[in-house]
Amino acid sequence: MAKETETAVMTNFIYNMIKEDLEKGVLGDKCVHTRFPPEPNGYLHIGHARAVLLNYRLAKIFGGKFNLRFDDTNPIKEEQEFVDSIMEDLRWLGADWQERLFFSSDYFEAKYEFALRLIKAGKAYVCDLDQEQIREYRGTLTEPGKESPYRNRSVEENLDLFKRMRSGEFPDGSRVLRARIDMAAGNLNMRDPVLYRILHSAHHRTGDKWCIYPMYDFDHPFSDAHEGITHSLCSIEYTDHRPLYDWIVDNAVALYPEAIAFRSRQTEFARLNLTYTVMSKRKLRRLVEEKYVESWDDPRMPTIAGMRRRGFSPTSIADFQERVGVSRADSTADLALLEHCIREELETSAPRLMAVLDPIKLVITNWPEGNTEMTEMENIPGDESAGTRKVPFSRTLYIERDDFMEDPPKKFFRLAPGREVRLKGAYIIQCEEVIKDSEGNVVELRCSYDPQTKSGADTSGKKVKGVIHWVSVVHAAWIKVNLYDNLFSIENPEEEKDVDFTDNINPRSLLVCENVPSEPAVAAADPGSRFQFLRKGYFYYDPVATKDDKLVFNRIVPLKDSWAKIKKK
RNA sequence: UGGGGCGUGGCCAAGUGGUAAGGCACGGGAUUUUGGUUCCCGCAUGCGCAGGUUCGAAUCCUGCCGCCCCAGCCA
Repeated sequence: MAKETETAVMTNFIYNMIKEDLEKGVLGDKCVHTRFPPEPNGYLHIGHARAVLLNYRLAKIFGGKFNLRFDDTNPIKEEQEFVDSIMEDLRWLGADWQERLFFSSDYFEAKYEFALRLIKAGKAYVCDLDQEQIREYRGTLTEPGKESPYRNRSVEENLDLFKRMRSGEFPDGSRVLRARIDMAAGNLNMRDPVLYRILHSAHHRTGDKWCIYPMYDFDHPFSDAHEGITHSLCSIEYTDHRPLYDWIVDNAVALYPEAIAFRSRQTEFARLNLTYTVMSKRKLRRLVEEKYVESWDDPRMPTIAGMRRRGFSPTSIADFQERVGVSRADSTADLALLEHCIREELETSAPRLMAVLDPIKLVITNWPEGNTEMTEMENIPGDESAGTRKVPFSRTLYIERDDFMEDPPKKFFRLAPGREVRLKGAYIIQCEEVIKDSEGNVVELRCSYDPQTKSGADTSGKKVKGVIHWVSVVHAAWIKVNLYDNLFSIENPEEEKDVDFTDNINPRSLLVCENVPSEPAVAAADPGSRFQFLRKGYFYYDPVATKDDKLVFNRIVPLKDSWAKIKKK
């Protein structure tokens, strides 16, 4: 399957565009070169995975290169912690930047030189307007802006002031360097955008070396062109910035050619949203800070770290991205597709195990007390190479509470008074007695088994429709299980305008089963591995949550359940 | 009321003038010692709307409608 995603035909507009560029020879002797440019100020989420994988896979498919470059131009917001978590997430996703790990701050000196050259060319000036004045001068969406009174300073004065900005002579906010473009432009980004601001703040990499820092619009195109990025892919909200991107690159090529490896071009694609969750950084932060979830890597979070702990595999995420595709239209992918991807992968790769999430005791009255029989079960049905395991069967078992109904509807195939059902891998049993407590709750089922019906050696000729899983009481290994469900109870929590998004949080997004009996083989499981708990779903042995000898399993996704659909009708 | 972007079935998405791919979801059936899997079958006379060009339009033209983004010294 992993192989399939490697070779699958990509049919999105960016792939087509690059193919065309290659055919036309637009890249000259350059190979395709992409990059993922995160700001290290937060955790990556599934939406970022689209950008990561798109850039990485495009480079890979075309035999090109992929850089990881941190856009660290704002020392106030950025931290090493996020650099580390982002690299961990990328490695986990399989996006390999090889030796090309860069930081935008690596090129601060070159960018300063470029700024000097812009000034000398009369294309940038130091502006003394304060923040509020700059806003006023910018005009509005419908009215043009007006030119700054500092716009026509001499080159000498600009040079002098800019150098003194760098040397730390001026306080934060007192001056900025701006591009000299067009205050009447319909596109606000072109109304003399700020290129540099004064920030007396230590940077996570350059320390106190700088007290002026470039803005994204100046920094990003230059860094791309400097690194020789051929295709600069970004999300759709940057479309308005493209003319400015081109302005910077064109000027860099003209004024500072020795620093430029390629005339980079920007292409935008739509961000990815997912149903039943939120993606905005602000909302995710609130979920953590207001304790709706436990942490950034809570398995209910759409963060890469959260999905990793939930148990999703990198393959399933890549497959999901591939199937969703990429376009320029706003889109919200269906969670069901992601779930399909992980189920498809695990169907053929996850060993089966039995665990009873909501146990009820069942006694086989005609089975000798103290007698244990080892039944042999396939690890992965249909895959002999996955082998078999022995599961102890005895007189007293646990079965799932909802695998029994005292007064069942006709389509119910499981256990009920007088009815027969097969215990998976073992015998067919018949329910003969229902024992209740004083409040009328069913506490125990007494059944008889048919010795003729041993699994694999059935001579009875009996046919039963129901097959249920079970765990032998005395042999049970006790584990903790987290049953996760959607974090939000509505499809598009991000779209609800009139209520706070937290009002739509699903109160049952986590159901903890503290003591779940499971077959003994569970104890031999490797942390970080994935299983199917028979008939219940796919589970991940959470190495983070597991403490001491109490194993913790997270439900990645339940199995499809057509009985649940029938029940609803 | 300025600039930009986008509208193909429930959700994505191919398609770039020759008569609507594919996936997920959904419905039906077969197989099944997981009500899982697998396998069949079905699912847009229609491409935001209205005109026009053309033998022929989702694709070209015109007009309209709807949704999204932009007024950080954030990225």
